[in-house]
Amino acid sequence: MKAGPSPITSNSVAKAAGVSQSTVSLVMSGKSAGRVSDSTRDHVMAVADRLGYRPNATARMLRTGVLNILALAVPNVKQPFFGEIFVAAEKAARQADHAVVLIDTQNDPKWVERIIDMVRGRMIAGSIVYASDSEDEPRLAEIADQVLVIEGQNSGSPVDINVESGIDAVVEHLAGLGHSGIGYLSAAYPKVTFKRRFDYFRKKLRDLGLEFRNGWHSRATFEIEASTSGAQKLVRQPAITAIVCDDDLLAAGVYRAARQAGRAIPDDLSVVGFNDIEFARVLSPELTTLAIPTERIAQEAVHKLLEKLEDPARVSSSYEAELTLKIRSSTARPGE
Amino acid sequence: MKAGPSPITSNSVAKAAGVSQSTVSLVMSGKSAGRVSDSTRDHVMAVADRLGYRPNATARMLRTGVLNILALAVPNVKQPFFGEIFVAAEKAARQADHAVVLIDTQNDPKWVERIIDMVRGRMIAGSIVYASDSEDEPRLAEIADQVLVIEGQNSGSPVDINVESGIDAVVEHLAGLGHSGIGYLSAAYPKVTFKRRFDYFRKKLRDLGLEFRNGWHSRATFEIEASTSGAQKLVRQPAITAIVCDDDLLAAGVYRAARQAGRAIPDDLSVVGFNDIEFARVLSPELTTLAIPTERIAQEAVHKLLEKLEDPARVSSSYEAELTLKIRSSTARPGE
DNA sequence: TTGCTGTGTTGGATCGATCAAGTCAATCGT
DNA sequence: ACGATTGACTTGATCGATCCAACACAGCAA
Repeated sequence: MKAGPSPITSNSVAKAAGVSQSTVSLVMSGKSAGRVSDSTRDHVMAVADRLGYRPNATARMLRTGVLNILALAVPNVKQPFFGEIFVAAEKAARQADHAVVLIDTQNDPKWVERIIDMVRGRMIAGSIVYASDSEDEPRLAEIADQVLVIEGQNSGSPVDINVESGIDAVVEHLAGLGHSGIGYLSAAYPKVTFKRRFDYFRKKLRDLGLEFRNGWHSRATFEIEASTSGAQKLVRQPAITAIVCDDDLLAAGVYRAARQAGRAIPDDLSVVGFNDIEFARVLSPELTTLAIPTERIAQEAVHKLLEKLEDPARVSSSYEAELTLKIRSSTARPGE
Repeated sequence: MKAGPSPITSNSVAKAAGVSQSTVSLVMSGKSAGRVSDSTRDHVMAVADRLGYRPNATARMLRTGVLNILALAVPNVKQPFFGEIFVAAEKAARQADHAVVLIDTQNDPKWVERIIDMVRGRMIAGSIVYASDSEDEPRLAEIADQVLVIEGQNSGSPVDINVESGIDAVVEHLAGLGHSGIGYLSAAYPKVTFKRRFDYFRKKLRDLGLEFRNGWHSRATFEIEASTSGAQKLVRQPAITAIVCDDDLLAAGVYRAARQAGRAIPDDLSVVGFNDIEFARVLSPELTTLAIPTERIAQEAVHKLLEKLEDPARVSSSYEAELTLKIRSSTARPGE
């Protein structure tokens, strides 16, 4: 029988204050307006405070059925971009009096099952999923009302990102500088997000009449070795004069590979990133990249999810994030 | 009255299976050995499975008093090092059937109060705190039995890091190369950890008879601008031929400042980092840094915390992590 | 006095699981 | 053959808060 840290219940407070347990509950839940006299309320509050009483969240949840924990699933927490997503989401959740359980889907192959279990087992109210795998979504359908997917397969999400116009800007920028051999380095995650970006990128090239050869696309995980080897394949091809990366971190791999191959950035090779994490400005030369309104996205996701949980039917207005191309020093006219 | 996603309770399973609710509980909790016949157990399991039943975690927690959620508080999730700590901790927790609520203490000024509330309110079983502030620990004392602090003030933690021998290695390495003007760039967080490292660093210099002038210490947050301006102060001083950084990311700021100041690494300036995050190898030149057994630390922390929660009295053997100096290309003999 | 309204407070059922104690048949020992 | 033991389940209390229905009681009108 381990001694709990504080065996103080509404009951003990009631006894100490000389009122009924119901009254304590009334006072603590803030529903005392017009139901409890000011004097008793103050008295109960004082006693509760003195004893250091906190209502048992577990008991409350059981009774009310209202959970105040959310999950957030991201492909890789170690990527600063997802760290930023988490920080902003946690803040928004906290302001709505919710806690956030973070799930790294790379690290946890059975993440979908875990989320389903947690929802069904009433451990969490619902979950935000950033970037889902094509295999994930059908399984998530089971708890569709408790989940909000960002950058997933289905385009009907209340929080969407206008990747297309962003990629337009990138490609037009490079084409405008005179590049015609543009390579693409994407993350190795099996997320539809990354495929969608790449597909649109190729379409855009086609629209502008630019060629895209076999071997101009390479994949890389964020483990450095793999990342640079993916980058090396691209850097070694002289026909490629610019490389677009799925993520700023991958750009770091390109910088490294370029240095080893003796190609100077931006004179011999232009590089564009994605996400505009802080790190983009510490690279040298500073990275031209596509900025994404991280904080706003996370905020909106939390709010829309909470709305959805309250009433799955209500399809509140959705939010579409716009990307902004930040032109810095890693892009220039092709040399030679 | 919002329709719950699955109103399937042990009761409904019991009805469907034609047994009592207790029997369902017995079966589901795995305590059926010798108490329930194999045939009924299989039958109940089958029915439960068919209905998609998951025991209500909230109700179970209320009854048993055993929570299976932990918190992990770190100074800054966006730093890959803490991302790695989280990933490893979450994995260890998951294997012990626990979920992890991540708390970014920079982003949440009232984090101590939140953790205390969560513990007292029985939302989480306990918490791991990585790097506490000197003001935090007295307040954490209130729930000392539910908290495990890593790199905090008090040295009695079951998980400790032998920072001293690591710093010895760094300073001896630099001194051995012939450096006598060694600057120090530390994180601006008000955590005792960082002060402790710096204090020991100075002591070590003294022991080796090396001077440490005013102005050779600078602080930086991880926001890039601030970081480089902190780094610039050091880089501009010709007397400084080597800089030791609290964290690998800060080293990136130094690289940048050095480039701007026209000092080449490692010829004009040696740089040493801390933590050996992946990123250390993508910098160019690759960063000499102090590696820390991140995964092991997180694992041990989770295990020790769970032990402690089971029996606060049992002071199980403690784990002391050793640091390893990874000598790469950012350090060399001082030039000129 | 009786009836009525409204404010302030309380009893008790309830959420869904766990667990100790109890029922009842079949089996065992001598 | 009869009480004792075992096996296989069920009954009912319990965790701590919420919340509805009930109640006490004051003030007030008739």
